Amino acid sequence: MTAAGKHQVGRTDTSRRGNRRGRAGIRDVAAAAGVSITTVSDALNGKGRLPDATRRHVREVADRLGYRPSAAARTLRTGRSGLIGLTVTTYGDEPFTFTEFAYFAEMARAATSAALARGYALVILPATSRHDVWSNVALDGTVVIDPSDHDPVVTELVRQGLPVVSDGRPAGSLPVTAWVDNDHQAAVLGLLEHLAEAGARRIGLLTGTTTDTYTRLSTTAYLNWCERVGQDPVYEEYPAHDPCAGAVAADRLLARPDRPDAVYGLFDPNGTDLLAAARRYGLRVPDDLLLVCCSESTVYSTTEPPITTLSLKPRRIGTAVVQLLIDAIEGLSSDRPVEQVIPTELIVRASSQRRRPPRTTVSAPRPPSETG
Amino acid sequence: MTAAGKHQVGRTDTSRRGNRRGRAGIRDVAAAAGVSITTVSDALNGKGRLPDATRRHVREVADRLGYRPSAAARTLRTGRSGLIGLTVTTYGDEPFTFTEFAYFAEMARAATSAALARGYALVILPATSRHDVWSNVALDGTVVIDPSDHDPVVTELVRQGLPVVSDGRPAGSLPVTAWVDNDHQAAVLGLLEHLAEAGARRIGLLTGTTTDTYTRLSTTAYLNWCERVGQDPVYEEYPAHDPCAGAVAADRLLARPDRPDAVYGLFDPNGTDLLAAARRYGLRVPDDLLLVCCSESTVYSTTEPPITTLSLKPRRIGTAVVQLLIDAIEGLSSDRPVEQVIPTELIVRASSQRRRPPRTTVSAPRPPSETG
DNA sequence: GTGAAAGCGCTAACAA
DNA sequence: TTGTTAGCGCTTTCAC
Repeated sequence: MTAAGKHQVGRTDTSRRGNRRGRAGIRDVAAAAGVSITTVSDALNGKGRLPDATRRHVREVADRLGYRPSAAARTLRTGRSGLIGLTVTTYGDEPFTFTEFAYFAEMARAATSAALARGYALVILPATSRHDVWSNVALDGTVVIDPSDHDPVVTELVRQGLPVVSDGRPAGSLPVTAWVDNDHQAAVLGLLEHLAEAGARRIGLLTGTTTDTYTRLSTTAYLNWCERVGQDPVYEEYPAHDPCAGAVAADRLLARPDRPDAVYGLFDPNGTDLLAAARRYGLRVPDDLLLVCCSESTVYSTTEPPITTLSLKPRRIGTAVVQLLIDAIEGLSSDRPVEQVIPTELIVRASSQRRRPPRTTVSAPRPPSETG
Repeated sequence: MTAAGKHQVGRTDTSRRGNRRGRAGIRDVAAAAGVSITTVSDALNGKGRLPDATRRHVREVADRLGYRPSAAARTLRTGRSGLIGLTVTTYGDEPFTFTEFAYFAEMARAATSAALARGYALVILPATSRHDVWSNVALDGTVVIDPSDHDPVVTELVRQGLPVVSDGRPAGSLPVTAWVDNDHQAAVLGLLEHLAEAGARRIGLLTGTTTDTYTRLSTTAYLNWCERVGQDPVYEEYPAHDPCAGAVAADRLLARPDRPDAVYGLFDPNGTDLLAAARRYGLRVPDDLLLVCCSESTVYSTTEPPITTLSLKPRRIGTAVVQLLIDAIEGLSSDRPVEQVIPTELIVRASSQRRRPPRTTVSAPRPPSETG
């Protein structure tokens, strides 16, 4: 009997032929290396107290046989899949806008990379997925982007005991494990002040009809600011997921009798939309109209004129979200706070710097009654 | 003995308490429903020949217990995970440009949606992932975007017997299961002819230094066309993953002594880059310079002027790729051909329509010697 | 029509 | 230091 034969246990030799689509299993490696399957497992996972020689030998044999451990078996046994869900809200019929805006793209990219660095992979799961898809994949945890109020998916995940970390503070009392967000109020305030300092007297807002936290907080911040400085709010709403509606709303905003002399657009495409609308009305940017929009897109550095943008720093958010989630999964009672606020960045370009200084030296804008 | 007790088999009652993090398992459902686990499995999966009453009853109990089958166990047993890898090439240190361009975003979105409709989910896997991540996830197959020559990941996947479908025809002799691509040569030809008809006399190209098939085929098509019509090639190359390099290359192209009067940019941001460069040199578009770029971005409909774009139809590609892959996974000898070519679309806007007709009535451009 | 039993391939407790 | 064994939770023959 050969050394290998000695370890053929549990079933007959012949029963092991040709399973796993012809791929080698841990038993094959054990047999070929003349050790037990435990030793193989330990050698390959760096566990146990094996002499280096054994470890090396087993690894060599495994390599030679092209052995790849079965992820399914390991998951079943350990209860860990190394898989993280990435949930994105869906809009209308379209699957989801995951990548409609540069924000999501950047965020997802950073998240993927951060997950990978810790040995995890991301599974893309639209929030409105067929339920069977959700339960058909073994997730260790989930990242949720902009969870809506009482999101059923999040609720279900939490009920299952899975950690959930959200990008964007959860609406209502959604019980997430942790969240990462910007301080949208502060961001809007800072930006409005910047516009006011550049000479804006009546700042308009292009906002969404959706009820997500970002839209809501930003709009509220704008309204509060208006109230504080005594400006009548001038804003137009549109369904943010519809790009055409954005162009139309931009037009409407500039067509109003109480036309603003500065506009902040909450969504990525608003910059080009507003620029196009301004051209139609013969408004020069920044001379007649100051422009800022919230975007991660690089196009705004080469538009004519370049447009000032507010960056929400999606890379940092994506990274933070994943770190928090993996910490929770691995039970590291993280040093990181479970609520993390990432600072925003206002990238000032020509569109918000009035060439001629404002007529008054006061930095806060006057109420419209004074200007109009 | 209760009906439920009758079916408590295989181990003692107490040993079943509190496993699976407190979640109900198939045995718990069986016990609660007073049937065997086989019946539960059959009832929930719509198999076997159970009376509707039993099926309904089991489903009710399962619902009440909040039972979710373990994906890991099912995968281990059936050999199917319902997971599809989505591989993207990496550039430099950055994890990957997956979403850097609207193309990938749209393609991934369509792919996700198509996969979902057939009960599969997508796992994002950068091609340069740590090897252990690759083998740690049970994939049924993989979509590869723009596989490079002799891609080691693809080779390994194929060796494992997993179906691989690529977006972009594989370079070299990479043995993919199927591929989907555009006819890049035809697309470039059509576009050059469009420019020529619009009065272009010397068409320049902004291209990449990378060796991927898209860049190579497009550039070759351009060079061939130049040779055919007798125009000296005028092109600048740059590393496509570096957005700054693109702006510089655009500038270089327009700064040349043999400045082209029309330019095609192979990459998404080239349109705005070229537009900005044209402004710097005081060139009016389209009067002094005709512009086309390959892009899926909507910004080009609102630039000044709007820019003509070539769309590669990423949605259709993403959908096709996933359909082919799932057909292969499920062993449906698909009616679909294993090599699918998706037509491109030239979206003609102001930037490529010269307002004044060209001085000659000939549609093909003359060699530079005649014009210069 | 329904149930018992045999694993899927692996890891981890425990033996030796 | 290494091997034996017992499952992880499910699907799937096959027997009744």
